[in-house]
Amino acid sequence: MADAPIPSRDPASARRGLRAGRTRAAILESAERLFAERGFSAARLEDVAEAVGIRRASLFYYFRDKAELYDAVLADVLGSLRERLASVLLGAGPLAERAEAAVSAWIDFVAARPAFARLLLREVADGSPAHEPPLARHVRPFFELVGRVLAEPGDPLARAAPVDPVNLASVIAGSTVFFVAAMPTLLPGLHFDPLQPERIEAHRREVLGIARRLLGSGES
Amino acid sequence: MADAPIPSRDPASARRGLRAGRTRAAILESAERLFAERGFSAARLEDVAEAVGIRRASLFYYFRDKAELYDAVLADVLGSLRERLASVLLGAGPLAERAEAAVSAWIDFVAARPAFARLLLREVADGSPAHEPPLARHVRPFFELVGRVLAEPGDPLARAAPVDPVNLASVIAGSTVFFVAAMPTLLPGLHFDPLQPERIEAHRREVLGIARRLLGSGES
DNA sequence: GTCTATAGAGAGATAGAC
DNA sequence: GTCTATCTCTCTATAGAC
Repeated sequence: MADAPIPSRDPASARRGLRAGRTRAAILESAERLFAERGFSAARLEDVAEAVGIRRASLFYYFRDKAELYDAVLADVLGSLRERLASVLLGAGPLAERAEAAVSAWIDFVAARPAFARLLLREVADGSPAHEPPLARHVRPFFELVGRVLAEPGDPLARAAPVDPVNLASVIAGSTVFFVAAMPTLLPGLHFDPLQPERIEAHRREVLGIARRLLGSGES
Repeated sequence: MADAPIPSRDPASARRGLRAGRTRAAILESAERLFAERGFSAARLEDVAEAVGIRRASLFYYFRDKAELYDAVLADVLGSLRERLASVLLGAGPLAERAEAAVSAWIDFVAARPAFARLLLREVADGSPAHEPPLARHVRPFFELVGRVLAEPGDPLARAAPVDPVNLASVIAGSTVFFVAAMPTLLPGLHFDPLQPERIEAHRREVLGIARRLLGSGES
């Protein structure tokens, strides 16, 4: 995993000492990778601690229990994503352009932080209408954001396209996440790397085409 | 889960008594649901046994251990899928029509057996190029099947479309699986049911459009 | 803040009766 | 074939020293 270091966005970290803040960030980084690779149950706190270079018991100084650590990981990565998409969607310019920029930003985000793709796959698989997964809490504001943008008055696109934002988001999210996470898994022999620039660009073209059709803004 | 009962396709079941065969099939059915809902680690054999109406220890009469049970579940569902797709892809008629029929059959399969969607999401998330997941073993023959069909001589489509079968399959599989599994999870409030006929048909139209474009057989 | 030591629960797997 | 009883191991979480 060649991800850039993940800066802690927890506002409370300012109150903590510098060293403690670093340890906390390191725990989050390792935990993100391990939860993504193995899932919540199979990921062992022992391995998280070892990756950070501390003992297992020390983790409980920063997080009350495993579940709280997992929630923190999810909040961290989903917060980054929402921030990114919000700045693109709420910017200036025609809605159609902003929508495409958001799709592009989404793809870049997943490509830059591939552990997120696996986390998302697992969250989706874990959820059920009965037992609402933590993910749902984080996704709601995102859908509201998309809905707000699609409902913007005065834009031709908003009036012309009776888009179901749910449908739109799910197709885009699903194809990208699956593309990034499934290929190395399903084709262990081919050394297929979906993160290669050409692969990513081909995927981007494809997804943008889908988005344009769903948004009703023409075929090309 | 309102799936139809899953008939055991294990050829060895003919050698077993009728009652034992039924128990084995019931175990596979419950295990499929629980592995799908909770994943390999979090799914408890206790719950599988309870769903079947037997005791945990009795499971080990049919399967040596948890891993073997999981493998059997995967073999069962992936075997059904491959059978289905093979009969469509290897049939008569122009390649373009068979390809579309296969996409349609894929969507019907996932819709009829939604637990499979979650199993697939988890398998993808579990895998890594290093530790090849069981899924890869089952998927290989499927890719070979697709490759064989795409390489058929004499068909105009086969010559006109330099399709990467990997890319094609991943986009189709990813969007469908995500569509079916993610929506009830991500929108617990809306009571969104992706298996509703209209929803499925909308998804089918969309995916067929994607497939046509990837196969180079026109925009509509 | 980080450690060692340990408690305690959960779940997979086995032994052997019926 | 299915059961009860039990073993064993793994992993989370706590207690308390430094």
